Formats: sequence, C-alpha cells, structure tokens
Amino acid sequence: MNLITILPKKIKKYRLISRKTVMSNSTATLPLPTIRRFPLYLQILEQLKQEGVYTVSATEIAKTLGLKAIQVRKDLATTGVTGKPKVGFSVPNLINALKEALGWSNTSEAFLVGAGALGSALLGFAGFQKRGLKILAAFDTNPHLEGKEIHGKRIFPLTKLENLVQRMGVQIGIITTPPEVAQEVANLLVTSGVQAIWNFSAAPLKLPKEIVLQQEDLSSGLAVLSMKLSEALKKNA
Amino acid sequence: MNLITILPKKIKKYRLISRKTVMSNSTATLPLPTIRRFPLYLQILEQLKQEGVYTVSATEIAKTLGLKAIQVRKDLATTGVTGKPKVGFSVPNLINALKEALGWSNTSEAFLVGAGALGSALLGFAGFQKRGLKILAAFDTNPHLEGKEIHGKRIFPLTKLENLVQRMGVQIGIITTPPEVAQEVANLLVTSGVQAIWNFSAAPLKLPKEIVLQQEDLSSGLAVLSMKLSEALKKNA
DNA sequence: TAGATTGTTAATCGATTAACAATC
DNA sequence: TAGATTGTTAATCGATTAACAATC
Repeated sequence: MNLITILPKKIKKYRLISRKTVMSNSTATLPLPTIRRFPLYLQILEQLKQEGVYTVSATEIAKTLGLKAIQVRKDLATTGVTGKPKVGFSVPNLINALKEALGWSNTSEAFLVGAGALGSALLGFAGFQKRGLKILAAFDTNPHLEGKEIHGKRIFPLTKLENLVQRMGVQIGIITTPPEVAQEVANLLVTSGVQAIWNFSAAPLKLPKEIVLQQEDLSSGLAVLSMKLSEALKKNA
Repeated sequence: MNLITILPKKIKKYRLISRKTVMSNSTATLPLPTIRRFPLYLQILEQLKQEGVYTVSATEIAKTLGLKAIQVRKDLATTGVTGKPKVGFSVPNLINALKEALGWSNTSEAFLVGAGALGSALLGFAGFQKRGLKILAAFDTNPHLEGKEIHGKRIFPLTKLENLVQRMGVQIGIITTPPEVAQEVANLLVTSGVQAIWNFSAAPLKLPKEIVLQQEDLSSGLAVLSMKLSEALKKNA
C-alpha cells in the first residue's frame, strides 16, 4: 500500500478524534514541573499509607505541601487514576500509578564515578533504593581508594569501568567528579554503553543526543536562595 | 494626608508609565529560570577570564551551554550590562553584574545541621565559598561527633545552636538531617534568628512567611532522569 | 439532601522563541 | 563596506489558575 495515498485519510481521522483522546495515548510526555512534583506526592502518600490512611483528597495533599489544590488535581489526573467526589483518591492506587509513571516500580542499576565527598554522600543515600535506583559500585582514579568500600559499596579503579558496564549492562552513570574531568568521564561512560548520565559536576557536558542527560546543579539552588535572601533583606532594611 | 484621597491619583500615574519603565525599577524580580541559569553563565565567564578572554558574545555562551542564543541575550539583558553589536559583552563586566545580582559579591554566613553523609559533603564543597556562602560550623545530635571537625569545620551539639546563631548573627541555616527531624530543626533555626533555610531533607517545611525557604530535592532530579530514561528505552524497544 | 471534591473546559500568566531594525 | 551581533517588540508556547457542572 502506498503511504502517500493513505496519509491524508489518516490525518483526517486524527482531526476527528478529540484532543483529549490524542493526549491520553502513550507518546504524550508529562509536563516537566509535574514530573518534579511526583516525588513529593509519593512521599506524602507513602506516609499516609503507613499511618493506615487509604483515601486522600487533592485538597489535603495541597495543604500539606503548600501547593494549590487545582494544581495537585491536574497533576494527579495525568496518572489516569480517578477520584471520587467528596471522598478523594485511593492512596495505594496513586502510589502505584506514580511509581509506574516514574519507572520506579522496577529497579535501574547505576555506577557512580568520583568517590569524593559528594560521591560518598550519594553512595550512602538510602532513599535511592526505594526509588528504583541501585548504585552497584563506585569508581575513582585515587589508588588509595581501590578495593575499599564506602557505605558498603566497592570502589574500583576507573580502568575497570568499561568492562564492568558492558558485562553488567549498567544503564546509568552518576558523575560526582571535579568538573575538569567530567567530560572525559562522560565520554568513557558513553563508549562503555551507559544510556543515561546524572551529572553532579558543574561542567556542561556534550553528549550524543541519544544519551539521556540529567544535570544537577547545587549552584542554581544557591542562586535562588541568595536572590530571595537579598531581596528579603532589602525589604526589611 | 489621607490615603484614600491620594490613591486614585497614584494609580492613574502608574498606568501612564510604560510597562517597560515599571519593569526596570529595582522592585522587579527576575524570572526564576533566569536566576537558575546565572551560575552557568558565571562559571563560563570566569573560565574565559582565566584564559585571558575579555569579550564574549551571547551566541558563544549559548553554544557552550547548549542553550538558544536569544535566551542568553534575554537573560544577560536583565543584568543591565549592554554589549556591542558584532563584538559581544565585556567578560569582567558581566561577571560583576551577575555576582551583584545574585548577592554573591559579599559573603553570607551559614550553619549546617546534620553532619551525616550529605552534610559532610556540603561541608567539603569548595564551590560555596566562591559563591558568597561561608559555612561556619555544623551541628549534630550525635555525641560522638561533638568537638570533631569535618573538612575543617567544627561540629557542635545541637544545644549550642541557638546561642551561636544569635551571637554570630548567622543568616542561613542548612538542613541535612533525616526528614523526621527536619521540621523540628527548622523551628529551632527560626527561633534562633536565622532568616533563610536551605532544606536538603525531603520533608516539606512549614515556616513563618518572612523566612526565606529554598527546598532542594534530589528525588525530583531522579524523577526526571527516570522518566526520560524509560521513554528512551521505550522508543528503542 | 447538602456540600465537598472531582474532572473538564476556558482564561490567564509567564517564559521562550521569532523577527527585525539598529549598529559596531 | 558587509555581516555578525545586539536590543526590542511581537508571536508562540506551555503551565498555572479560574470557573463550573457533575457526582458521590
């Protein structure tokens, strides 16, 4: 069958379908701010569940987090979970849906490069495991660290990285090195076969476009804090 | 003079002033995304300065950071620094203006509460000093840490916090405790006289509205990473 | 039933991007 | 001069907020 002849029909068909229907298909990506709020909702929901509360309204969640109720409702709507008027949403249902949406229902494995202060902190962060991320081991060029363990995670020399990524099929690389070597480390991670990089160094990375990059930046938070603070001080002066 | 009689006049006057003029007065706050990008610009500019480059175009900065040139131009415009067509901007001028805007030209002092893995990492992070933040000391309830030093910063028992904040006039409190005690610590910081709180615990804090709060959230970064990754994997499947 | 809360559609707001004349 | 780059105004895009009927 000829694509050119079939195309106009298809387009016409799509036009007839309501916008809502199109949106609900799986290719639609959620708004980034919504995704960032998901962990907040999850945390509250899990606490509620632990307290034996099995139903919660968007209004309540909003109040706890200091958000607007309408925003919470909109966010929760993207999960496909529906609530009951006057009652609210099922806590376990929401938890499952949020985890599913985030891909936190099944664990991804990661290697961490750069076992300095920040790297060690991340190795010791218990929350990751709960959120579907398992850091298997760390890598560092410092020969004194070789073979040691930090928070129960083994430290390997960087020379072993490529081989281990390939053999274990690790998908995520976490960079906590000084910025000067971050690009180099990123290149190594990419050629080793990692599919996503979580970069905690301040260095802006150039990566092949098929590699997922999440840039973490402590300074940007500090910038916002400083700005707010200097405004507040100006006001009170 | 009576406020009610004077008010209508004032309003009328404001209406006559163009939007642009109103924006340029000092009360206008910069867009949050712009503020978050400022540290990126600063970093690049400082590197250029070190390399002896004293002039740079928005186009160049954009290329280095993977941003759109127009966005960089818009951001830089908010600093008030003007560039020369075909030439670009003065690197030192931009550095000064950005630091000034962020309040990074003069140092603020901070105490950190919670000398665990993450707290220690922050104590050892050299970048803060360069960005106008000096962490003076840390506090922890763990008696084993009392009197010790981490990265050259003294650890005090939490009981000394209030007194020291007051005596030293410390403005910023950094919370790196487990979420369960975060609210309690925040309350203590506030009653001690701190004016801003940088919260690295996942707990949502309730604070008096005059206190500046900057919420840092590792999970939200992980959420975005997970989402991007699971989409990428879906696509390649 | 009455009223709180949902889900949906429309309005508003704010940031990004486009377009383009000015200019070094 | 010619052309890259600026600064500005307008258009677009995307997220938040408002409004409100449906409903448990």
